[in-house]
Amino acid sequence: MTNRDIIRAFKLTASLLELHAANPFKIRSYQNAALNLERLEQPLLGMTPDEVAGLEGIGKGMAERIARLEETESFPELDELLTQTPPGVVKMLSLKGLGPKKVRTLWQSLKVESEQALLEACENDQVAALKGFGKKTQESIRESILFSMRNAGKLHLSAAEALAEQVRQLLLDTGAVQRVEIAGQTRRKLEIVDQLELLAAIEQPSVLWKALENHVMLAKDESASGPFVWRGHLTEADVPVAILTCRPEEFAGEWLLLSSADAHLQWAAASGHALVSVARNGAFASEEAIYQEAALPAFPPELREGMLEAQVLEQGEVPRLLEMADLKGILHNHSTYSDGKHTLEEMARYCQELGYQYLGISDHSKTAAYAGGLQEFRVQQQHEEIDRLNKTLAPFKILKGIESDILGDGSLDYADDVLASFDFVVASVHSNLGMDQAHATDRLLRAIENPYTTMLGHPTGRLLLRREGYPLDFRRIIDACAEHNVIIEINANPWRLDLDWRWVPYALEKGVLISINPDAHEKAGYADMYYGVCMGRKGGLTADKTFNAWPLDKVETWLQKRRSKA
DNA sequence: GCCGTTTTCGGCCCGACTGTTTTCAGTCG
Repeated sequence: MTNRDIIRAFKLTASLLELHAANPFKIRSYQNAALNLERLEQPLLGMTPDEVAGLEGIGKGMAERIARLEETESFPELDELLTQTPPGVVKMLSLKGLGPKKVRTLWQSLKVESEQALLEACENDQVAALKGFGKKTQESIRESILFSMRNAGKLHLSAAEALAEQVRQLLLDTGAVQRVEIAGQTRRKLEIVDQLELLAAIEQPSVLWKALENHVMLAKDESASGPFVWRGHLTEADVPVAILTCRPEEFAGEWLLLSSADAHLQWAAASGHALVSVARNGAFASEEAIYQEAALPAFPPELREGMLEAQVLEQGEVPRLLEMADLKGILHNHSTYSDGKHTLEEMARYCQELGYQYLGISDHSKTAAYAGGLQEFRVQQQHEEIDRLNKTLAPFKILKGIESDILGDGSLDYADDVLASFDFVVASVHSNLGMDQAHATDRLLRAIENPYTTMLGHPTGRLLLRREGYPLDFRRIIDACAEHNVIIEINANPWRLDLDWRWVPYALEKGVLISINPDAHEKAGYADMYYGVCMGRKGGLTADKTFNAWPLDKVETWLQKRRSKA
């Protein structure tokens, strides 16, 4: 059990207690324990019972529950609550717009015990008739359920890569295959993956199938499988898996085909290149050799989406896409000044250790009270600490930033003189996420027009597989960023990956700079930049158009010039 | 249930917003 698992168990317990109308302060204590554990750096596993009980928000009782969680992955109160609650009702708790109180009403009054039953109740107008509910609430619940059903069994790229690698390892461990590689959506680095695909080079597939029988991780679907293909799902994650096989000499061709969107192959055919038949009918050492034979530039898997191919062909070669090694600094990060886990100094030193030249710290602004957003005097304190640290860390540098909330009317939540005290301002929406396209677009446009806005943070507010972002007129947003010289971030958190990569080409066309920002709330969060780089590559992003791939002096000059205009 | 004490019980993180109300509960970040 990791800290995260324990936090999840406490949050679930709090929700279930609320669902069962328990003492509100008992509920609060679970929430409070979870909240405090979120701020904890060191793993609970391995701490002594006394140390655990000494933590903020953790008393004797919570310490015992943590011990039970580590032993049995649960504890009696949670077990009891779960037996009293139908699984479908527990699932309802994670629907957007539904909290424990509303779920309780639905469960008690309408006797609905599954998402399906709730959906039917919405469609029969039963929900709107309940006290405290209405037409709008009913419609938003209906949409939430449909969203949840659409996304069942899908994975974030981060999870897909980890699981696909596990499957790859277990196939290698059988000793039956010569080579196994990840293919499909995972290899193309799509932000959401609905099937894991792997390709194995093997002369006798039946040997492999034999080795996979009764494997704990894989459940075979006999009717969908065949002599050369294994189909089924992961036992734990309920994700579809396809293991395809080919003869070793066919590997490059099959891998290419399996790692391309249909639109890519169709584009090749439509533009008069026999890519598919070349790949199918010949032994090649590599995918590059196949592209060459088909008289095409060697498209990396990220670009095989049927989107940028024509542009690449016109230019005659694939641009050198952004790589992790190109990044020189890390912007948009949080520290313990707001809701981060590590101190400013820890964040800075770790960033320096990783070999970066600069760190942009941008804690939450004062409106984000839930996240400990910075009042003006805290901004001042942080700037003084940054000045001190910069003296000892030089030539490494901490840039003074803020993640300023974009309020409902599009204004930022500090006075101009405070905004002027930062090296850079990331403007982001965190509240009032349900606006329609016209209002949401106007709101962002106003924030972009603010002369102190350096960078637009996670433009749509989406959480992949969890909630849709608000709708935006992206052309107008990107046009405005071009006009006002505002950078757009690709928020690299695998749950966000926002700006969507499909809009990167238009941003590049308009000359808008992109920044790959991890939105790190702890040191380990820097690693997420990898996913941001994946998204940038899918959109054809290169190092020269990536703000944080610029060296410190160039970044500082750019920021200073921009601020002097403000 | 936890905490901080005025050691034996009272107080507990917060502001905005939405949709429902007709003054506010529930949800969210």
